[in-house]
Amino acid sequence: MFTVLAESNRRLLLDALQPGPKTVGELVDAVGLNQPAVSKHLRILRDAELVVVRPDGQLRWYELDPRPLREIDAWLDPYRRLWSDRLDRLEQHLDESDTP
Amino acid sequence: MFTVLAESNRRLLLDALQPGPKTVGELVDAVGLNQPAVSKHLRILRDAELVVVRPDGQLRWYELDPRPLREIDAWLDPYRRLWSDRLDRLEQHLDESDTP
DNA sequence: TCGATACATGCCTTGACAAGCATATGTCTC
DNA sequence: GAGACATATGCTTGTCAAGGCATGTATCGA
Repeated sequence: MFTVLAESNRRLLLDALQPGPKTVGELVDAVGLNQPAVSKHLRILRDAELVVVRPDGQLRWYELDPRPLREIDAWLDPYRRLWSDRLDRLEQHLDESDTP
Repeated sequence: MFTVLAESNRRLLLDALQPGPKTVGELVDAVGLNQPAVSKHLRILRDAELVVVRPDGQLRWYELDPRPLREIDAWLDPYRRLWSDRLDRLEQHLDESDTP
């Protein structure tokens, strides 16, 4: 999942799909890539189940599915606890180390 | 940031540092890598400011700093909104598409 | 001062992956 | 049915990053 999101163009695609479904052509315009590149990234996003395709004649409507991102959210959870519970103490400690 | 976290061994290192600071030797034991590999990953984590080093004689204590992870949290935010606000509608829609 | 320990770094090889181009597949219009 | 359009895929190439090994650097103990 992190590997999928590590690619900036794929994050751009997800951002572009945030308002609602788009066709491949619209996505090509949205990000600055050529059509094969977009199709390949969409393939990877589809394998990760982050997008869903709905064929409509010769068009393919790609729709965002944010559910797999909950995996990231879950991974983040213990760290979120750290930066909220212990943030004050840690920040103080680290800033002390930065400027002794 | 995503690129840094895309490496599973680096995530292992962060997990190992969650309870508290550790030396490089302890981290080598924690993840299954050899010492140079661990040092290289720690270098990358340090450049990303996810860990901080405190020298102590010939030892180096590595401490987790979760603050840069808030960047991930912020990126996730609009998607979190999607999977909470529109999840019911979307789930229904997608599941309909899966099994027509 | 010398060996041992803890850690970092340089070099090299290998594998993964993105981009570009050409091309295949399917669908529309006429 | 032929050509135009929308999208997917195969192939090749270049790049970058991880792992392994050797080695460098600093600190400890005797």
